[in-house]
Amino acid sequence: MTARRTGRRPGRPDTRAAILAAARVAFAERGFDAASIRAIATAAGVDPALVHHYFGSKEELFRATVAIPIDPAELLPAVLAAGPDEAGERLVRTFLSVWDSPAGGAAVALLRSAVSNEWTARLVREFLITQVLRRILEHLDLDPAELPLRGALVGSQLIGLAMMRYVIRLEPVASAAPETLVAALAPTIQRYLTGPLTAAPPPKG
Amino acid sequence: MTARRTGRRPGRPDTRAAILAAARVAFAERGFDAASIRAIATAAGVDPALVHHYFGSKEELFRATVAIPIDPAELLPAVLAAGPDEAGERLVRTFLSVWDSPAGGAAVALLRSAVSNEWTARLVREFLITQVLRRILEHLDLDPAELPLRGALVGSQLIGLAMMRYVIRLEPVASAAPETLVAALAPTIQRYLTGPLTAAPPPKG
DNA sequence: CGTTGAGTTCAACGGCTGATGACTTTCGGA
DNA sequence: TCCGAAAGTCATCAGCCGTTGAACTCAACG
Repeated sequence: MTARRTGRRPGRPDTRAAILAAARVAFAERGFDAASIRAIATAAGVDPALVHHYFGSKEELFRATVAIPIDPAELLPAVLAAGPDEAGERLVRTFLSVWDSPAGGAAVALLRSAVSNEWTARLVREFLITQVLRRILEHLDLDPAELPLRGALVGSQLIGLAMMRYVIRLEPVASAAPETLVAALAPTIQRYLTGPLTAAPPPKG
Repeated sequence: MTARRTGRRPGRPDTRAAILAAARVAFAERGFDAASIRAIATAAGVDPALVHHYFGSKEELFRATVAIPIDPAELLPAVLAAGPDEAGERLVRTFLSVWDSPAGGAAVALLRSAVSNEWTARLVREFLITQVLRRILEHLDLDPAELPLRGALVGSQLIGLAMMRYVIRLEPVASAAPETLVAALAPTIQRYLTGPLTAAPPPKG
């Protein structure tokens, strides 16, 4: 162990995966700019140059870290299939289950990085527009003129939830049970999707 | 202009204000970590060492930049005074008017920095808890057991709005008229403040 | 006049960053 | 068995960072 040997190590071909895992943690905890290749390499038990050997640059490493795990093309149809009336609740539930899962680390990394890094913000923007909002348009039968606003409103509430729960970590949202949040947020999302946007909620009498 | 002279300049004692203005812009655009003292000094037309001369350290400069302009103790009473039924609409309207004003730059700086910097996040958390949520508790007559959750929900929607409008800048929220957003968000905030949290919105039939 | 002190500049420190290129070792296949 | 490529290491580059301390200039005061 203490005898360092230079050159190729005998067995392990899973180094690349180790680097990716360490990168996911680092980017999620510190964001793109603050996370350093050197720290990632140390966490993975690896020489910093090896990171470049596998991924070429920090930017490509970030893309590899973040691009893999979440595919709205798989998730959204199930969310929207049951019709517009349950879409709000299903959307919140799915959102939380994704972000609470290990793959959610990538999402946190993306969100953290988008805040202090312009090209990452652009990446998030395009992801939202082309992968999420467009799909909602396809599946729900909404007025196309209203769709951008509705989509952005849904996004604002969900991003706000993510900020509270995973970034700022303000209690009790940070540790609340998913069901609590679903119950609280679902009506909001539902109204942004299908309800009226220009007046107070439907009059009681 | 081109003739540089060393030593004390004759007239201008407003250098400190120039540094503060440049710092506000830089921190708002890039966040605490990414903004550099050197860049701030350059933007202010000043030597970097002068920044330390006036402010001591980057952290103190940030505090000076951010601590001044927004005082919830002034704003919140007017928002909440008219009673709980209009609080949602007034809160959104006041929130937007503050963030759209020049002073909003400080808020954007704080939000941007809170994401990649732990002590800034703690600063935001304590600000929210002691300056905002506590005041809401004083003015509205809510169940104290529910207040933390209600406050965090309100905060999640408002922070999400701020992220969409000022950080990620996703249209149409980024450029929407304040009234459009007030109309869309006020019912949400109102429900988080005074409505039911554990069920769907009031049944129509 | 001389002194003082604030305003300002300059050069430098140590440290961290992403990236490069040369080098060595091992493995897999011919 | 030999060879080429993959895996891994090391030293180093250039650049930016926050911060420091010494030096200089100039207005004000006595």
